[in-house]
Amino acid sequence: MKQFINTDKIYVEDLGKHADKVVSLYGWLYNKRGKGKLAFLLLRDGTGIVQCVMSKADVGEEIFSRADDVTQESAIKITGKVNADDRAPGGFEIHVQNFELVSRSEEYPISPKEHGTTFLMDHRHLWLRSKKQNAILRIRHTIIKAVRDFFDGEGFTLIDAPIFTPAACEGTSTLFETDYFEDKAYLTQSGQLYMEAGAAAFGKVYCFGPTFRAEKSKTRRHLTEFWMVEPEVAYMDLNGDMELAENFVSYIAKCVLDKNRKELETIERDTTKLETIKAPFPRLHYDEAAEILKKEATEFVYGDDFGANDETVISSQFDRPVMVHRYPAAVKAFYMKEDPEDKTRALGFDMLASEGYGEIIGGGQREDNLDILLSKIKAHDLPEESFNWYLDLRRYGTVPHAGFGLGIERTVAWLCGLHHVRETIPFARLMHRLNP
RNA sequence: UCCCGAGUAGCUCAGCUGGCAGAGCAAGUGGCUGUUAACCACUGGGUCGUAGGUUCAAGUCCUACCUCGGGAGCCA
Repeated sequence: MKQFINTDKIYVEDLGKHADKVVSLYGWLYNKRGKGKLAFLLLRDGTGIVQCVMSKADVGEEIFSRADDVTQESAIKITGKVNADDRAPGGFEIHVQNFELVSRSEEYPISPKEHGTTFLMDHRHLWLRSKKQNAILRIRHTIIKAVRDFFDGEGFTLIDAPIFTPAACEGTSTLFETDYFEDKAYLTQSGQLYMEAGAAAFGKVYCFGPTFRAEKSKTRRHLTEFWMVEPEVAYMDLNGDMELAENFVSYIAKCVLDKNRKELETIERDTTKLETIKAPFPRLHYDEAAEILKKEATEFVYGDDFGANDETVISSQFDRPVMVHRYPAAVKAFYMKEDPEDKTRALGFDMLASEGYGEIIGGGQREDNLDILLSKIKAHDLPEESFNWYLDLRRYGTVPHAGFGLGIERTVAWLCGLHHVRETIPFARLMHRLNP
């Protein structure tokens, strides 16, 4: 890569290529340990952390005291020889020849000891520098790239959905309202309806962007702003949809295992749990899932949607994600196609991640019949005029079509084995958090 | 919206039946040539969330409020 400021700069992740050579590293002081006339400086540059060993005998009094005085997270430049050494974390260490202070850090709020989550979230802009958060967001990067690579590789066209929308897509959830000149606009809670238009125009499409829910949810699985990928395919039914979903999720898991071994180790993820994420995934009819819940004696009431505990019980029966399909139509959205074999059922499915992580995908086949869709809009008490353009899709060459939405943060939390989704996005937006 | 829980040093927390405000880490000073969240010694650091009440005496008991955390519902 071209270096615009420093022609001699190399990165920690490339140290192996420079064994026994003298190099310059630019970064920040992660931590230091003094030992009298010997000092250990941990330099962090965003690609990794390397231990730099400096002895007073080698560098002299002036450089040594300059380095000895430096504070945590000060910006520093270190020049020295790259040595392989088993005692060094990472396998390589630098024998310091020169040390330069680029800028001194004030007292850094995040010490190497323990902190509470509130404090760390208040300092999220600095917390990103720590090892674990760095690893998580690198895995997020892999997942997002895998999402794009998968659909691009399958011949999908990226069609971006608008973020300002005129009304509720699904009616039920609370929307964030904003002024739009003389009018009101709402932040999108799903791009799906627009993807249905896209599917009729391009055959296979997906959108990937932020989504907003104004629900007052305070749980480890909820953000008010989260990222969702939503594919939609014309001439595809529920079975095709589930096959797409399981191949998609398997691909993502494989990419993370292929590219992020080091990061998974940093966050102490049990990777055997990831090795099993391979299509095909078990598929359960709603009634079969209900049967499991009956056997396990949960408080589940037949006909209802599954609660958080129900999802955990169902998914704990399997070593990989499970797809539950044909929910009662009454608990699902108006646009879901009804099962021609049982009109009380919707041709929708949820994918429940393993290890109790709950729903990561919701999707299904869409209602493609104009009259049935009209009656559902009426039955759900939705304003018909707002859906005129959507109904047009049923007037002008309607076809069976299906799609789904996958929540990125829940997927990251699951693959990383994290307790809470707030660490899976650089700057989380929660009910009680709008800063930093 | 509902149900729990918590607010004490910069951070993480302890503080018993009401009786002088504590520890570890961080910061500062000194020491140490192989440290792995280094270690050892010393130093500084407090409106106990806010308001009111009970009491000779409140961090501690009571009431209200504020803020935050966990969970439910809803969802991805």
